[in-house]
Amino acid sequence: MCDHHSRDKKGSVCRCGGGLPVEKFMQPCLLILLKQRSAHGYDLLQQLTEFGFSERLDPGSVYRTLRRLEEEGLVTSHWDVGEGGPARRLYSLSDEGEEMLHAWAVHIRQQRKRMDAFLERYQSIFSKQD
Amino acid sequence: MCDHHSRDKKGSVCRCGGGLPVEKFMQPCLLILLKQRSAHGYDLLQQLTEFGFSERLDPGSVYRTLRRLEEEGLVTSHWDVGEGGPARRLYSLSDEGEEMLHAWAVHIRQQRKRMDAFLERYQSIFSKQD
DNA sequence: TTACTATAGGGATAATTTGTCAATATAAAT
DNA sequence: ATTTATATTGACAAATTATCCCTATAGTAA
Repeated sequence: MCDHHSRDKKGSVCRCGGGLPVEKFMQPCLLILLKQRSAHGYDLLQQLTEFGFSERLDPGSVYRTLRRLEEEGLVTSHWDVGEGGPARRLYSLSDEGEEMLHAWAVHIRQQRKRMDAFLERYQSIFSKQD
Repeated sequence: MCDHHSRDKKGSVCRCGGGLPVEKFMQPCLLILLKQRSAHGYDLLQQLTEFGFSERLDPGSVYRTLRRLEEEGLVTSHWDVGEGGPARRLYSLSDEGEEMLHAWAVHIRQQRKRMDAFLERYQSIFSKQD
């Protein structure tokens, strides 16, 4: 989630990283992708790059998030043993999931407002002099 | 951090909450407040409302965050046993802290861009019909 | 037939982070 | 005397994260 800093030698994440944790933000992104069309995990994993997720995003975290969304009733899934390749789980958005998507939109607009408050103050301090 | 949903009976946080964890975002906010002027924890606790933090933000989390920032060398502190009231720890921004503030600004702009990507898609799906 | 790669999914684990609650202390106000 | 505002710290359980590793199927190249 943090590309402007390289990771240090020990492989740990940069210190300002995680302002918005990967898996948390992944949830509304998965919901909105599934609102557009049902899909399986591997497919979603790749679509997530459209929202700024790294191309080498850990697949484990995507599958884990999907399973949690299903536990919460926000998505449903069934096995799809169709043409070619290993069996895949096809996920769809539930009604409850769509409601949650709306709640997320409100939430994210709020967070953006907070970030704007920060950025405006930042610019008013640094842009002029210094 | 989540005001658009009330908490449920058990006192747990609403399910879409925490997209941006309170203490994580608190860090750059504290740094920018200290860039403007040195202050002590209780003072900062109140200034944080300007960034959208709840008026009843748990003081413990603010002090804890300040201590961590000091461990990391981003702020410095010394006891101020001045006029009236209990002794207070006066915090100041270090040079390293100011650098980190710039890194945070980059990071937050990036996150904002991601949120915009989400919100634009959200609107393109829902605003027209539905 | 063997090996490799792409596709697809799952799990285990340790470390961090969070929220919450409680405790301590000083001074001013009632 | 006691309540309120100021000010800081500690402890802890629960949730969350990142990370690494494992399994399995099918098609393709060697």
